[in-house]
Amino acid sequence: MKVTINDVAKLAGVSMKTVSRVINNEPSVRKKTHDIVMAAVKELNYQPNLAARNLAGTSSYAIGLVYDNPNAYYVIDMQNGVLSRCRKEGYELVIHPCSYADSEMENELKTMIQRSRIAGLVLTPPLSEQQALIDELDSMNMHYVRILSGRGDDSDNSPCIYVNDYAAAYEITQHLLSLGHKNIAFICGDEEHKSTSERLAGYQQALADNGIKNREELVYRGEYSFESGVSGAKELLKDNNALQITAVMGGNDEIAAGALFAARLMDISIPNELAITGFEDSPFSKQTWPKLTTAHQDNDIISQHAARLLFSKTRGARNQDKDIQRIFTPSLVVRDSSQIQG
Amino acid sequence: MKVTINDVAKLAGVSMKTVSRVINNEPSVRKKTHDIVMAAVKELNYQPNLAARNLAGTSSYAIGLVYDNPNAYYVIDMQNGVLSRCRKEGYELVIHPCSYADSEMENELKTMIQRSRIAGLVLTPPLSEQQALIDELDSMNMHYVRILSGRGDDSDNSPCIYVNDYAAAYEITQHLLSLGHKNIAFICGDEEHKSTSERLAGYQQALADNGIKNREELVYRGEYSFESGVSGAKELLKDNNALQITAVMGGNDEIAAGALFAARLMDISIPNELAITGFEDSPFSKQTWPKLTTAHQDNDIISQHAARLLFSKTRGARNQDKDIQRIFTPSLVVRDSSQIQG
DNA sequence: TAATTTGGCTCAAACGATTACATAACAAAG
DNA sequence: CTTTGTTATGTAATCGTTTGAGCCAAATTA
Repeated sequence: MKVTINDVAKLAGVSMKTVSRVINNEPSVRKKTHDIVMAAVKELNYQPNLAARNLAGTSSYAIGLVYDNPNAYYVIDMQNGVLSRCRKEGYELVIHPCSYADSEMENELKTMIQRSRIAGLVLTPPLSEQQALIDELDSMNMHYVRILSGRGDDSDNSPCIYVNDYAAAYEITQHLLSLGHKNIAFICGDEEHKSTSERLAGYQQALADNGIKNREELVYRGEYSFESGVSGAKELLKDNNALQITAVMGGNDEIAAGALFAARLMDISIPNELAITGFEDSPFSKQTWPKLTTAHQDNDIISQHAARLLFSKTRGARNQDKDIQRIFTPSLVVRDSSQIQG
Repeated sequence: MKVTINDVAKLAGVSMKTVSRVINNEPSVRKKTHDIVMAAVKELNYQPNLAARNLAGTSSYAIGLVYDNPNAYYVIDMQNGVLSRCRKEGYELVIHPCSYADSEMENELKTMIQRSRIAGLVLTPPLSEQQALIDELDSMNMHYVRILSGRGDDSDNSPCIYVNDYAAAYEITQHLLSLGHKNIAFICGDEEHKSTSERLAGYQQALADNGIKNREELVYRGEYSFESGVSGAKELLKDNNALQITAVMGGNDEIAAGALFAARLMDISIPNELAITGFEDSPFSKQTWPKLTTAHQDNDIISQHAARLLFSKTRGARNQDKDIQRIFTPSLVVRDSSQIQG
């Protein structure tokens, strides 16, 4: 029933150590021996026992994905991306949702690391932005890769995947400006998230570059939720004679969907009277009425890259320094909520 | 740094086997000894090494969650529910998304089971409905708990959590009938999913019980997707002079959202001219315009229950027979898409 | 009281891999 | 034809738990 390394060794007529070498792609194995062993592996359908490897080896065969994100689509994309690389490399994935508001969070994480002998961690925002957590991991000498909002940081030599929200927000704003909008409002997400300040900064810079004054009254500070989009839009548009807003940028798609909802409540026609844009290109941004103009972010690829980076840190020590940081820039997707489509 | 069972044993002044007994709640440990050991565990912050337990023990400390479901919200709910129980019981969760259309699926699953020495599996629809897979697992003597659509099955003594889609669909239909609707259309989800036939049957029975003839032309066979909802509604409503449809039931919320979209395209006012209902109560059903009437299904609780059931099968053999099956019935949530709210 | 069961605990052998160390084979070089 | 240095392979200890056999004393039975 269960095949062990010894069974393979016996069938191949070598020692189990040699099988181990072949399995782990270690050098110093003759081509011929390698082939014989692989044939035996295949014949017996041998699967190395993870528990045994973890126990015996110095580095384990499991990595963790840590997140505190209410967006199910985002989480699933991250999981799938990381998981697909894990399968390729023979790793196991331990998912670890947690609440970063929870004081027990760090302890829970430590417990998890200890129990599962995690080889490394993929950290997603907003956890990836918490310096206290990073310091903690550093002091434990724990490998990790962070996914975070930003434009790169030369002073930081830890492995990071940056999502250039700044540039994406700049592009969206530019898009609206090119359509003739002058008074563009912005509904922010959670203040603590780095993406919020990055997106806001991109918006502000685009305005500035086009000689348009930033007006604080056009910025609503909310959080990344549908409800926040509703109340933000209501607040901004309730007396629009004064502000003359013709476009609202949502901090993410949920906010934009909320704004859409509010506009409907207030009988404002989209995009004729008001343009609305989102961020992230969640699946439902194609399901709203009208469909949302947004910035597409390739979470699947981002997370795959994160996992790859982590593995390179974990195992072989080659070319670690190179390619340690990478920046992905979400790309503008124009749909119906900003302009009537041809 | 890393605390082992031996450290605990030394501190407590007992053998490591005794510590093991305490940890695993085995009998034959004096209360006093138990307390001493637990104190030592606490003092050292001892965490049993999962790899070692898995390796040494007969049953491992990991269960798998297998799913093939495009609905991110559903998957996340399932994960969180199962995970919360896993944490309580000290188990690890291995998530296994897969495609049931994929011919390699069964092999991949087997590989996963073998590699991780999984103690049991939680199967979600539509995988839980595949007899071939079940037979395979049975022949491997693998523990599993299925979550599936249905009303219970006395002839089946395998552990199942049923979701009574039939009753929920019946209730939704009744709701529409009580509002005076006579010509109620139904847009089905994927034909292969049991939930599709269950929901359809509930709808049909409610009609029959109210003396209304089932008309096949009011039933659209689609799949569980937004696009299907759009095309289904278009098809059903394109020449509504003949059919006189006043209500459309979507097989799930995505279909309903699609129907909403189509209605908008066709300039049909919801709920005034047409009522629309969904199923599952996904988060976005509160974010559509108008908000969707739907059936709420408590996935978090369902998945927790599934995990609990699995654990009871895996470890202690007490009261296994009792409570092996359980039925959850989704409950009607009336929102704006079926009637104007007071 | 002697004989037997039982509770409470210890000891050593797995579990299935990796790791460090030791050895064998086979060149090329002296 | 030995020496030296690689390259290829094998051996034994180890990882941290569980498991099963076995021991001792207390409790029960005859």
